Amino acid sequence: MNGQDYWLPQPDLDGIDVGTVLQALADPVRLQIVRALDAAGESTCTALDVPVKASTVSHHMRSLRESGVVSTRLVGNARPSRLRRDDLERRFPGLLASILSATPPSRDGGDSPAGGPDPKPAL
Amino acid sequence: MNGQDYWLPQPDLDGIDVGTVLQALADPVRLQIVRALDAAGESTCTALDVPVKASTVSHHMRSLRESGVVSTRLVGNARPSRLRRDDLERRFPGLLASILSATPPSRDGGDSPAGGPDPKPAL
DNA sequence: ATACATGTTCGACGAGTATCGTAAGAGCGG
DNA sequence: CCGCTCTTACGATACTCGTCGAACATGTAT
Repeated sequence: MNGQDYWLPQPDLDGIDVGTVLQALADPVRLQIVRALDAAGESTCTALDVPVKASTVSHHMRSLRESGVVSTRLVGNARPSRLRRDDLERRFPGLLASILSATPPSRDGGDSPAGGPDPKPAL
Repeated sequence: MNGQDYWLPQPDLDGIDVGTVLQALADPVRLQIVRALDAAGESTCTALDVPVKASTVSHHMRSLRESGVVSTRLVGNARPSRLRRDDLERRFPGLLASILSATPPSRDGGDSPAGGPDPKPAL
């Protein structure tokens, strides 16, 4: 009814640290959550299709919020979250875009054998 | 000295995974190494000013190499490494730049995004 | 060749954290 | 009112990984 939204506490724009953001984005599940939020625009914990339990999703969402990656809105009983696109773009121009555009959701066999034989020392 | 360089094995351009790169960059020490390499252009393990032992630096350098962030050259007994700028820029345009330009080594407290003494990426 | 320097590898230890199950709080609908 | 759903908080467990010391390999200098 009214346009007034309540939000969960989140770091200020200048309080967003690149190291913290990288740590938040380093986890595969959290990165998957970020990609899902990018596609959906906004989503709640239970609506996300991730291979972990709801309590774990909530835990990850908290990490993402405290690191400054997402904003969480308080609407009734639900807590829909969304990416802080503008803030991240202002703080780290091009970072989120390059991450999201890279390797779109490909879930089939695609784990890079970092320890395996590397056939091409190019350059 | 000869013009022929030998390199340690490293992943192919298409084999670089954004998640793996983010994991590599998530560690504070590794991020510090990356910033040092950005400033120096090329450096060996012992020449880097990082608060960990040499064996740990070697360990981190291996992670960075296997994730596709750095290239390591074989010259005599030394192993100078450098950032794979071109490859990373081609694979994830804007990613490395946004990370490196954000919050330079804040050793003197606070971040000075502009007007730094020598933000000079030579190479 | 011997000695030294530079890097790497290995085993071990400890801190951090990802995951789960359960319980509790808060709003919505019957 | 009572139940149902969504979400978070807490405790417990297991695992990843960052760190170190020591040993080893390799190339350089004396």
